Amino acid sequence: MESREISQAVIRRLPRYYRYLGELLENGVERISSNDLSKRMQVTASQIRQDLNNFGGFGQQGYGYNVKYLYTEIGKILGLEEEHGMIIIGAGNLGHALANHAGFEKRGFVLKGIFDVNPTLKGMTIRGVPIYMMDELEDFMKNSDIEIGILTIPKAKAIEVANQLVDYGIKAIWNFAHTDLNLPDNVIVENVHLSESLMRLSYNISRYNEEHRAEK
Amino acid sequence: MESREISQAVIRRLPRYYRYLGELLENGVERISSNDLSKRMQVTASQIRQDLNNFGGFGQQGYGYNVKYLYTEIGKILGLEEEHGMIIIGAGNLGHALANHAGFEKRGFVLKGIFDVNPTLKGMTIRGVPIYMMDELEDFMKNSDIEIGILTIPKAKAIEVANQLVDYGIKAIWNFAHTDLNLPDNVIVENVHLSESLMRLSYNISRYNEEHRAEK
DNA sequence: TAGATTGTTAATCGATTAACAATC
DNA sequence: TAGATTGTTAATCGATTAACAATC
Repeated sequence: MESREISQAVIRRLPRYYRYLGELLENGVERISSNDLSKRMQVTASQIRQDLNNFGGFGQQGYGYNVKYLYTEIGKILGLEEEHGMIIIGAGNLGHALANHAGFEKRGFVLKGIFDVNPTLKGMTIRGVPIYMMDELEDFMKNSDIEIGILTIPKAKAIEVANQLVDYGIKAIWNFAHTDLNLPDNVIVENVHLSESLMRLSYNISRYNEEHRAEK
Repeated sequence: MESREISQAVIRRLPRYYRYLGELLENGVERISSNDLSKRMQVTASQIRQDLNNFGGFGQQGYGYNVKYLYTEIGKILGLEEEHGMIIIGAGNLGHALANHAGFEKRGFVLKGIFDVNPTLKGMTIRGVPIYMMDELEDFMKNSDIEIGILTIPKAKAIEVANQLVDYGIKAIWNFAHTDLNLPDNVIVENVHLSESLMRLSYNISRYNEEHRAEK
């Protein structure tokens, strides 16, 4: 087993490489050097080469990287070649927004169901995906191939439902609730804490204001 | 001027401290040591003390940290004592979801307007906040005190509107569009790239699957 | 072949952890 | 006062950048 641990810092940058390469591809760019890419992305060329070489030598000396090839390879690394079944728990505003986001589908993320407690939603669909009641969750999980559970419910419920999902064999949770989930190691958790993002924003505003006050 | 630069790593953790302290406060906990907090948050006590000491000595030897005091101080650092006027550009699903999120208000983030190009939305409101047409944006910006522009529109439009907002004097942009914004240094940008978050999730699923395959 | 650019090693920089004296 | 726990310095670890030989 040669699997060396890839650092989180690298993984965080990977989707961004993927995005830039996708744009280059759309623009018909065939090849790119780490140097050119570094200028567009505002990272060092050295970092790009180091990052990519974690996964293998995708480039060619004297030539650079073939955009299409690199794009495809990073896609594979990110697991975008396989299909990932998903369910959304919580058909509120955010649940709706995510359910309506068609873009996920073309990357292999297929929404198979939406769950809520509100009985008036029963039988409705969003973009063709049915809304089920929470008491149908267990059966649904048994009979469908679901890897990812998306939690768009309040934190107290989120912790409870996360544990349920783990019991039903979920592989990963995309957590939008304002809480950390302490789940077994074999369950992957990716948090999107919007309020924390907004606080970082306001931190930076405050800092900027302070600096400017100081300048006077 | 003694302003030393605080690292992004520290800033990224700050809102999480704030969240945990808020919960402790709700639970009536009066004081906490870096050691106790470290166990709850799964970070080292050393890191907590280092992080906090970037901003001043909030603790007391032999006692620990007063929860309420520390909570308040971190709130100040994060700029949650001041009011921040916000507008949302894009009254789609995500725009709706954010507009309906009442929680931001109590942290000082006040939504003052929502903008869209769809004329059928004109005059409607979300949670009491009016929806305006894009051609009203300039006037609105002149007459209201808006710090934060929230972009929930497709990437091509996002770049264009971001530049407009900069012209109108916006201070910060909370960017949900799948693109980077290259704006002047004095404009703060905080990105929420949901698709990148989802890709990190699927990367981790793939890695986990590989490891397990290897185990056999 | 000569020029370009990678892959990779070494050097630097920064962030995290450990340790402990200061002090409540 | 004795015990607890901070604030802070020093040691370690990891990530980024620089440099350059390998090679297309």
